Amino acid sequence: MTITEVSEKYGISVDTLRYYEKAGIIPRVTRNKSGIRNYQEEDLQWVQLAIWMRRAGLPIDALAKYVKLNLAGEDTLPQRVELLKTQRLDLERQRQEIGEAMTILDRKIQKYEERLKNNT
Amino acid sequence: MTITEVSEKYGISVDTLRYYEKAGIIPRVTRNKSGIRNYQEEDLQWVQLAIWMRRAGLPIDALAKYVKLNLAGEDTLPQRVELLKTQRLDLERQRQEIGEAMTILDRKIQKYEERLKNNT
DNA sequence: TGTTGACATGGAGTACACTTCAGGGATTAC
DNA sequence: GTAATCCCTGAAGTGTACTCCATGTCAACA
Repeated sequence: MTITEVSEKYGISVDTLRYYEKAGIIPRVTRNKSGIRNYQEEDLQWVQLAIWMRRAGLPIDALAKYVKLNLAGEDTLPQRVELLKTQRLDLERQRQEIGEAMTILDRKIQKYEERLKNNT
Repeated sequence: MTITEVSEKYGISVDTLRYYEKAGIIPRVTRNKSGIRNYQEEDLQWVQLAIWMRRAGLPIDALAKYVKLNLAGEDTLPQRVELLKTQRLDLERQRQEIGEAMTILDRKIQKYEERLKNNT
C-alpha cells in the first residue's frame, strides 16, 4: 500500500504520515529497493494506533517511547504496561474535565434559552 | 483581589492571567487609578469560566468570541447560544474519542498483563 | 529620600504538532 | 527520450498557547 493510499484510507495527510514516522510513533515503514514506502499489514496497525491515540490527545513523545520499548524486545513488557497505564490515567482525567465543562455549558445554554423564550 | 491572590486561588500563573485578558477570554479586569488589577466578584467568575473551558480544551478564539458577544449586549443572545452549542458538540466528540482510546489501551494493558503472568 | 517589592506593558522566546517547501530520484505515458 | 507524476529527504515555516524578559511605575517602609 502506498503512502497516498494509506493517507486516503485513514483520512490523514501524507505529510503527517511521514512526520509520524520521523517522530517515532510509527516504526520505520517497509520500503522497496528505491526507498518508496510500501505499507504492510503490520505497518498499518501501527498507523491506526498512532492515529487513535493522537486523536485522543496522547503526546507524541509518550507514543514514541512506547514504540521504542516495543522495538527493544520482550524485556520491556513491564515498562510498556506502566507507560500505557500512565497514559490511561491522563485520558481519564481529561475525560473528567470535559464532562465538567459540558455540565457548565449545558447550564449556560439552558439559561440562555429560557431568556430567549421570555423575550419573544 | 490582586493578581497574585487570584493566581494562587486558581492555581494558574499571573502571566497566564494577564495573557487571558489580553487574548480576550477574560474581559478587562477592574483596576485602581494607578492601573493595577483589582479583581471583583464578576472578574473572578470570568476567570473561573476561562480556566474550566481551557482545561477542557476549548480554543482561545472561541472563548474570546463568546466574551465579545457578552460585552456586545443583549442582541447577541442567539449567537451566544449557537457558539456554546457548537463548542459542546466538539467536547462531546472529543470525549467520545478519548473513550475509544481508553478501550484500546485497556485491551493492550490486559494482554500485556496476561503475558507477564505466563512469563513468571 | 532612597530602596524595596509588587505590579504594569510590549515584545521576544518556547513547546508542541504539524505543514510547507526546495531540490532530487524513479516510473509511467506518450 | 522526455515530460508528467509520484515519491523521497532535510529543513524551514506556521498556529496555538503560553512563558519569560526588559523596562518602568508606584506605594510603603527605614
